[in-house]
Amino acid sequence: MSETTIKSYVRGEDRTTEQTEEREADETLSCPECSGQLITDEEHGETVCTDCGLVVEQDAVDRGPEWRAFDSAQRDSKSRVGAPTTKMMHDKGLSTNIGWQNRDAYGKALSSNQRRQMQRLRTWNERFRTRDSKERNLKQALGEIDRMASALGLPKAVRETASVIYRRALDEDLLPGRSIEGVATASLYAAARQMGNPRSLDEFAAVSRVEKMEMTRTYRYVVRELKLEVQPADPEQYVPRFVSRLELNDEVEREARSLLRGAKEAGITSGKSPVGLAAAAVYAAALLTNQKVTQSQVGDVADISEVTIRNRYKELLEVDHGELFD
DNA sequence: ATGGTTTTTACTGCGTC
DNA sequence: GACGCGGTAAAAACCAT
Repeated sequence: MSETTIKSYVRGEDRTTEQTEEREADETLSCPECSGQLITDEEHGETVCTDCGLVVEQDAVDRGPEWRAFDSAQRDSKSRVGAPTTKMMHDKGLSTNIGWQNRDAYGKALSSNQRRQMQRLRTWNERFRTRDSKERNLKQALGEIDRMASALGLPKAVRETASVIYRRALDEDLLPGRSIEGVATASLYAAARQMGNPRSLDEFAAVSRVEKMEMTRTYRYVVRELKLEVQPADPEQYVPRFVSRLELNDEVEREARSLLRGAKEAGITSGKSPVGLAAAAVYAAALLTNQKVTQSQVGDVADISEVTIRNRYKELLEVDHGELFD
């Protein structure tokens, strides 16, 4: 049986909402690696961690105009934008439609030459219009991807990968019948895993506007249609985040990683939830290094039940002891 | 749709602070 | 007595067939 790739978990409403708020509050402000404070350097367009110097975000967009105006008259003459468009219409009311009746404004039939010309106009109009609609679609999706990525503390490279995946989905006409948000979420989920920075489905569900069921459906669909190569998440990839959220030190992280390697060697990881494995490894590592964490604390940050942690960590320790006698 | 595997829920007993 | 931990049984969820 293959490694678990998709799981959904049912749990109490109160716990879920409570955690969501906590998570969003500290992840938008702190460094994903060391939890240090982030500062934004406007001039260089970078967001940098004050503790470890990690550049979390670079090439940020300066959304101001590229011109300068010193009084209102100059502003009027230099500004190139007009009244806001409406989002109520799918094309913001800006596209052109060409009637299908081959008649002119007076209702008279067109000559065959004119008809041919109109046909050509219709063709090209349609081409530009669909292209524009794809652009708009893309823009909205990229905004959504950006929003979720920053809520989850995912680096720029992941967003770029996600946008590439989304573009491909769009080009291959995978969108009809599916929501933009759903495909955007699926793209980001896949990208995060491809880039070795996975987030669990529960974490995505917390920041996405899409229900988990649609997420998994869409994700599967996109992966299959695009033939994306997404290898099962490596449990080790979850370790640093759990360790930092539990405020444990590097020693625990190293120990947890080595436990996971041992488990992988012993082949007891197949079919098990990577998140559960990582959580159990962190718990076991904390015990081994004499640091106090409870199973429920680990379970909370990892969104895993205590029973699963118990089962996994028991197996991890068995492997550890077994190796001594090998 | 079904069956096999994994995870969760719920409940219990034991030891410790 | 509350808490952390370990175990079990049954239910639910997931995935492949």
